[in-house]
Amino acid sequence: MARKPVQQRAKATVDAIVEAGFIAMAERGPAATTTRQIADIAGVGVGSLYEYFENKEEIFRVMSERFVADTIAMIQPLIPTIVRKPIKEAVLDLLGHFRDFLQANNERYLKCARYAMALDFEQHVEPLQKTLSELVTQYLMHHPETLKIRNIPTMSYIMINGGIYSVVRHLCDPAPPITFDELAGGLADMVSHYTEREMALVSP
Amino acid sequence: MARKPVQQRAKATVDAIVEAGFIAMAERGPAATTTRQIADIAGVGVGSLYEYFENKEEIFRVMSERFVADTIAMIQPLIPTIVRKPIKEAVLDLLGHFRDFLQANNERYLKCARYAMALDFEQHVEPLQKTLSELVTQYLMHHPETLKIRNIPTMSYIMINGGIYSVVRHLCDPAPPITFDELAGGLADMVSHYTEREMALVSP
DNA sequence: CGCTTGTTCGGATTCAATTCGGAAAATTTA
DNA sequence: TAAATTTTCCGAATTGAATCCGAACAAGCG
Repeated sequence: MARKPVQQRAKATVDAIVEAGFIAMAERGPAATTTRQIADIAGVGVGSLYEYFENKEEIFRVMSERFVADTIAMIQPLIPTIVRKPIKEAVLDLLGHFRDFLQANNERYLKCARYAMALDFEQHVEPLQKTLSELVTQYLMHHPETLKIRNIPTMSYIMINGGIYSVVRHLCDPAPPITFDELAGGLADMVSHYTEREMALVSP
Repeated sequence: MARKPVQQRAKATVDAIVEAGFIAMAERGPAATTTRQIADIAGVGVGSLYEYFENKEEIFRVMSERFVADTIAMIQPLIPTIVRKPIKEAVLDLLGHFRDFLQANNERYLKCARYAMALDFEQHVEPLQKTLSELVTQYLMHHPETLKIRNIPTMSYIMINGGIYSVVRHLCDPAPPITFDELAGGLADMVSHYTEREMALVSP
């Protein structure tokens, strides 16, 4: 950000610009959105964009940050109830909320997720990964019998990355080969079967 | 492609342009490569780019297509040996080859994969998904006992998408939280545990 | 060799991103 | 409240990359 907004008025324009960025991106995709469009939607002169953002990229960056922050804010309050559920139900619950979240507001965040994964994807989603890792940790602590499972960090990595990607990919696909419920059920089975098999192996 | 090359000379230019695209993209990433750079590396005038490509995007599109075609060409000959191996070995084998392939030529294809997944990812990688689905089908036919597993299409979808993404993501990450071998082993365990557990459930 | 068709090129054009300097609004100071 | 100062806003001008275009050059062909 080139300059910090100090007056209330300026904070409002910054918000309007970011909001306009979401609208423009949802309409035409990130590649096709121009600074002029964003400015017009925001009801602001083009020059104003550069008062608070270094360049167009930074607008997208802030949008991604807001998206990740909102995702975390969506997940955090779910944690206490999720960690008390059986594994399969827990996964289904989380995925259902995630889908609803991505599809809200004309799929605003779904489009954002698609873009966020494209460039510098490690930078932006890292806090989200951390939150999900914490969710896994808390889950394990509420189910002590699962602590015997080997390779927990590896499995977290796979399920978090693979899960997020599969879901985003599926929701973006206009003609997916399977339904969302099948996908969610499959991911839940994948996790539950893995844990069951691991526990059987470790303590026969 | 605006026009088809008919003479040998023209085919060579098209090849040089695509090749230059790979080199430029590997050097600076897709966003930072300009038409001028591609033309210079190819030893060709800027105008020549537009004889055979509608625009810069199309150069990237052709690159993605070549990448996917090469990936398939890499996997096809592996199928006969892979389908005869135990599941865990089979997955490890496939992932090892995939990693080597992505990292060859100064990670040319790894960078390409990252880009291919960004825009229109369903279009480009679809043939690859089909090939991998066939691999799964053939594998199942060589191991008739696994045919009892439920939700095979769903599980293919998850493992193919989640697996490709996890691997690409991991290889792009300069400081990954786990090693590649851990990731590969984890994916192999995920698949094998799932099949084992499913088979135990279906025929106890 | 003339003729036609295919190919190459780089300057000219177009269009979006970014800059900049001054006007308007808000805030502070006296 | 009025002047001074700071903050905000703007849109015409600049910049640079993408794309177009028509002349010049090569290849095939009778």
